[in-house]
This record gives sequence, structure tokens and C-alpha cells, in this order.
Amino acid sequence: MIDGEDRTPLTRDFFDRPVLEVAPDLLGRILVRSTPDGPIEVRLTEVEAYAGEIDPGSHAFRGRTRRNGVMYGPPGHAYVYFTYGMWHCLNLVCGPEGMASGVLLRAGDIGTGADLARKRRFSARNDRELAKGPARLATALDIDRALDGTDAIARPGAHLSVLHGTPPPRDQVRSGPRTGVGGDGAVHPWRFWIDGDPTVSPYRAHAPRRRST
DNA sequence: CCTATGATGATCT
DNA sequence: GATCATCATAGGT
Repeated sequence: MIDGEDRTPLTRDFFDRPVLEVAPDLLGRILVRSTPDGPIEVRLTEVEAYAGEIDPGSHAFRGRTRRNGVMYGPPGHAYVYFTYGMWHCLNLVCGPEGMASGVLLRAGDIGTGADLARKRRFSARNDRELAKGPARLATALDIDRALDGTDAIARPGAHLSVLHGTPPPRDQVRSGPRTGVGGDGAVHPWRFWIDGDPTVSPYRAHAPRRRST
């Protein structure tokens, strides 16, 4: 469904806005990952906003650390983190610079490059599962910490870029609590998705794990 | 469809 | 040492 989309690249100004404006506006946009084997493209269907140091759910809530430094930098750059010992997740930094806000790219529909994505996501049972979840999306697009701090504004040789695509009608955009976020961060309905899209990941509430012995 | 659980290691306190 | 913006798998409904 990606053929025939508006492929105009998004500019810096798109990301240099408050994260709660940018996050829902990213739905329907096309993220392009350029790999040595060719491009892999995903139409975004689910995102979450993380609002910097004022947000208990954000990695920046307790201030700047080695891991989250990119969030304090310019809008439009990729913040990639490693978690659960196995997985990577991709955010795009939003404005204003220094607020340390970002949008977690949670799910999407893979178009161009699906053959490449299937090789990396060999356990996916169907194409809807290729990028159904943030770590699955990162795996499908071959994204790891080598891309942390990378500029996602289109330019020659860019590893990442975001194209205009086709935003859904506003009445098809839903919002609710963020997946896996607990405590005081759970009250904010800062997860955004396209209603009824089969590539949106299932919601899961925060679940504290029992300590192992 | 659903819920439960182990995997696995960087990061932060 | 505890936590973690998760996933794959197994098994029940």
C-alpha cells in the first residue's frame, strides 16, 4: 500500500514541535531505512510520546545519563536504546531542543523491502507481524545502537529518513495509555494508533515481574 | 483468542 | 542488585 504515496521528505521543522503534536502526526508517515541490501520502508501505524523530564514514563525523567543523551539533542535525530538484553527500540527526538522528548515508533506496515524484513523477522507468522511492536519494527529495519544519534532528516546517504506518506483522517486516530508504562506515567493517554489497523500491537499494562531467587 | 513465563545483559542506583 | 518503553513459545479457552 506504499506505492503512490507522497514521498516528499519531512523537514526539521516537522520534528521541532511539541512531542504531543508530532506523535499523532507521524501516523501514516513512511520511515525509510537504507541498508546495503536495499531500502526497507514502513508505514507507521502506532507510536508513543515521551515528554522528557516532566514525564515519569520517560527515560529522561531522572535527568541526563549516558544512554539518553541523544534525547537532549536536535529534533529529527534517532534515539535507539537496547533493552531486556535482546532488543532495540527506535525513537525520533522532538522539539524544543533540550526538552529531551521523543516518539517511540511502535508498529507499522512494511511495504518496500518486505523480503529483507522477512529474513530478519524469520519467526513472524505473517507479514502483519513483521513490525507489530517496537522491537520487531527495529529488527525488521535492521536498527541497532549504531544508529543512535543518527539524523533522520532526508539527505544524500542518509541511513534513515521519513517521508510524507498519507496521514489517516483525524477520526481514525485513537489514543490511550502507553504500553508497558507503570506508575505515575500510566495516567497519560500518549499512545496513538490508527483505528482497526491489523499491524497495531496489542496493548499490555505494566506488569512487575516477580523476583527470581 | 487469551495468559504465563523464561530469555538475556546494559543501565542506573 | 533491581529494573527494564519486549518477544517467542507453550498451553488453555
